[in-house]
Amino acid sequence: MTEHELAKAYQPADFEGAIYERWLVADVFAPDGQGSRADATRPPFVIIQPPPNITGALHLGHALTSTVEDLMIRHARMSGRPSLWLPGLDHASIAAQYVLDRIIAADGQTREELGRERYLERMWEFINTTREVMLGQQRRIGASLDWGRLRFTMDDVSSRAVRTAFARLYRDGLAYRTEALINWCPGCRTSVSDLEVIPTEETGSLWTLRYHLLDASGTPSPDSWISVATTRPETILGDTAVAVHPDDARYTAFVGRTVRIPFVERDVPIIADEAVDPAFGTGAVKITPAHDKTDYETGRWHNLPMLTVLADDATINDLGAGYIGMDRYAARKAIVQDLAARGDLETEQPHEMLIGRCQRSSDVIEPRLKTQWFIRTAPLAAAALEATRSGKTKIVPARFEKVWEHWMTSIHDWNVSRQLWWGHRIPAWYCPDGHVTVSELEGGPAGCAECDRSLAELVQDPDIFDTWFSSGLWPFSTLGWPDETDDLDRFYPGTVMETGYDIIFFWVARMMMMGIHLMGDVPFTTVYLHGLVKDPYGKRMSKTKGNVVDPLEAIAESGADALRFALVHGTSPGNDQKFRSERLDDGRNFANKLWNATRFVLGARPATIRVDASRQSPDASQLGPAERWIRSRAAGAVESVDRAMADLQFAEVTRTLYDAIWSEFCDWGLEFAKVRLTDESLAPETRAATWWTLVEALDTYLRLLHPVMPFVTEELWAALPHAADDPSLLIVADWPSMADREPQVEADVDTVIQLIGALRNARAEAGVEAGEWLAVRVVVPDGLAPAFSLLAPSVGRLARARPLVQLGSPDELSRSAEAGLTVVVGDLQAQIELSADEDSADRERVRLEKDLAEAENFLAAAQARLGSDAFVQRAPAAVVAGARSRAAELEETVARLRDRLRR
RNA sequence: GGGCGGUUAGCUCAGUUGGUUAGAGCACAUGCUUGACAUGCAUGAGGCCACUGGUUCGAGUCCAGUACCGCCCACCA
Repeated sequence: MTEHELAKAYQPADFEGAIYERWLVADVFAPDGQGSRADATRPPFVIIQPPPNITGALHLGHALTSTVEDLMIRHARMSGRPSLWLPGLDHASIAAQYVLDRIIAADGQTREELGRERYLERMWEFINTTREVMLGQQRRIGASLDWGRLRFTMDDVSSRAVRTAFARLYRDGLAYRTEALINWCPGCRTSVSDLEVIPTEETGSLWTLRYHLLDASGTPSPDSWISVATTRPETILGDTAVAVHPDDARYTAFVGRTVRIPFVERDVPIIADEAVDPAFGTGAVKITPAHDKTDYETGRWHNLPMLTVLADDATINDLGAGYIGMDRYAARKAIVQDLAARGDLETEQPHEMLIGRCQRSSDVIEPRLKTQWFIRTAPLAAAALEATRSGKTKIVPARFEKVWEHWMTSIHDWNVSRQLWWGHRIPAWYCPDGHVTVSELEGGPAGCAECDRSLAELVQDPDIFDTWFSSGLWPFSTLGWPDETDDLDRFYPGTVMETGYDIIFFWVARMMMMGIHLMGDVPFTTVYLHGLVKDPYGKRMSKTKGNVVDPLEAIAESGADALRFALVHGTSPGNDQKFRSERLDDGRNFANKLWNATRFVLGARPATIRVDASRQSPDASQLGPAERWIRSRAAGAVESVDRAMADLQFAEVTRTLYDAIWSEFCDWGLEFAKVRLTDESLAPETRAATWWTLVEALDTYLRLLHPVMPFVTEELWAALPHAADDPSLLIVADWPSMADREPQVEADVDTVIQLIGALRNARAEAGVEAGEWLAVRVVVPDGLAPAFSLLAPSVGRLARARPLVQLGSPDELSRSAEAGLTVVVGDLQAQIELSADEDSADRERVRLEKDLAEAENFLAAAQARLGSDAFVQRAPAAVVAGARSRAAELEETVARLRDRLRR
């Protein structure tokens, strides 16, 4: 880039796209790409990203994921580690079907009308249109993914991995097929896992109704009954018992007797079971083993018949007597009416309860019996627990380890069968004799595993896998598993798995369990969980609420760098953030600041340095205190950022850099430098050294900031002079290191900065015109004198002090100005000459008294602390020493101020 | 019913093993077309760090409890 181009104002839209193209062309994203300068002997840094769902657009959560992962991978890349961040997409079976169903519904079509084959063709067409949109959005935010490795959970390699994984689990006794109670979504027409059932608070009804006891003759007695409470009267049709608590005296005589279930006219026993809560309802509960989780357990324990009364579409099936074919809620209404008509409905009262709804369609989930495949999770979870307990895998932030522990210790077997079409078909075949054959072969097994029937006689399971089954294999299926590939050898286990805490069970847990079992090792050594991006009121963003922020719009408005900065700055790991547009402004303004600072530095190049000069280190012998301060502070920033990066404290990274670049480098470094760069009395090599100091600091800051704000830093870095061994792009430049800190120089310059601040403050409070130049006399302690002399021209300019006179002793000061403004910074004193009138003298007195009171308060506190024997004896020596020097400094200030006020 | 998180300036949030005077951005007030930047500069005002107790020489930070807000898990029909 030329100076001419940089002369323009900061406009991210002008260059962000072009910068991404340059990275692509340079092939720097792959761990061994041509542009990579990675040291192949170092352990690779591998990030596992949650592959976004192929449907729908990316939202701010994706943007956050991409940002955090990208900043980690960029840091690793610059640090010289071979770095792998593999892009991918998830086929998202149920979510994708839900979306496609709605699209085809708009054309008046249904899944059933299309049929499996045409529906799947339609799905492929659909995802071919969404795929590029999704990937384009990731690029727009700057994600430096290794695009050559793009993977999809439905591609051939993934399919083979799924079949192989399942076959392994089956052979290891960890996959089994059985009839069990599952969560049925009548809307999606499939079973869903426990995690996909969302408990929703709702006000329903609690009905109390009567089941009549059979008398000696075996007919229901009109006068004796047992009352039971239910929220789902339609399940009466499937009742096979009534249960009471064994210790419930009210019902002791009832146990063992028989009641008749109305409508279906079924006679069922009254049983005793500990699971019944005597305090709830009537203390007697109807048992519907096929449609309720608790009842199912009770039914199994007591060997009760399990009668399924609901069809797939949640209508009453042919066991439903007079209600056959009715929708579940129509049947409920009718049954309540009919009970009332019979005089068997005692009460109906409103009831607060939790209803399980489908995460996808929001339909009320019905528990029901189905024959399906399950993964035996107990042994897998035990191994996953061992991995986190031993520290082999670390969870950040650590508090999620408790959540992890709890879930892993109370985990149920995982129902993986889905009655959907879009996904991986379960590779299980059934023979007419009831034998089961599981095969990882693409074309299926040769024949039945247990008898001599051929493949042609077998029927494959029509179901597909839960979409998370294939996602769970992601860390190794993407590296070529089950083949023993070089990639697996090199990049497994991954380094950091990064995602939102909301999918810790869905995805992280499954990857851990599958990885450990199938690979024999954890899939990643660190789990980094970020929080959720909420709207400004703390609500979850959702399309239905209409409160979503489109990342692309934010980028168009403020630039990708601003969005990235906004998503990271001021946040902390695992904590949610409220997102408002003001945060984007912060990021954009910061980028703008950096842009203009660079513009200034380039424009301030001394004439003795050629425009195309290659990068030089500043000549150490020519450096003044300001230059040494700039270098030391930059070195300090490197230290801080390194520490924060190592701790995965990314907000600390942005905070450090924001302060260092804005409040130190720009506010003071550049301001000091302006004076030296234009001081014709200085030797050309001195001015050159100042300029090279600025270039060095800027170069360092651009490198440090690059992982967070890659576009603007890349653009600006291109405009700086470069060393011969610099690569052509910042993205693969070396992570910076800086020479040692200089604490004494930092302290000296900081004191001078404080003095300038105090002078400005005094002027402002005295109502001095901002542009007015006033004479200032200073008394500088001996230790500071050499540095101060060199900085004096800058002090003069920044504090509008002219002339600025250094006095030999405080005595000169006191005599020389009666009505001036006095400023005291420790043992540094200054006096601003100001023509006196009575008002201003009073104002000055008030100001000094205020300063004095403040100093006295602090001094009193410090002395009180030092006066305590307990403190002096028990506190660490360094703390006591610090308090002493602090008190001494305050004493000095107080004495000076008192002295001044006496006059 | 269990568990976790939050509570710090008007708003949004930092505050890393307890240690000088608790910080930032935005908003606010006042003044600035100072030759990088008004997406800016300078100065300022604004906090019983939710509450109660404890440990300690010393607590925003550690412990116990309370209150409110949010989230996760859970088979009261």
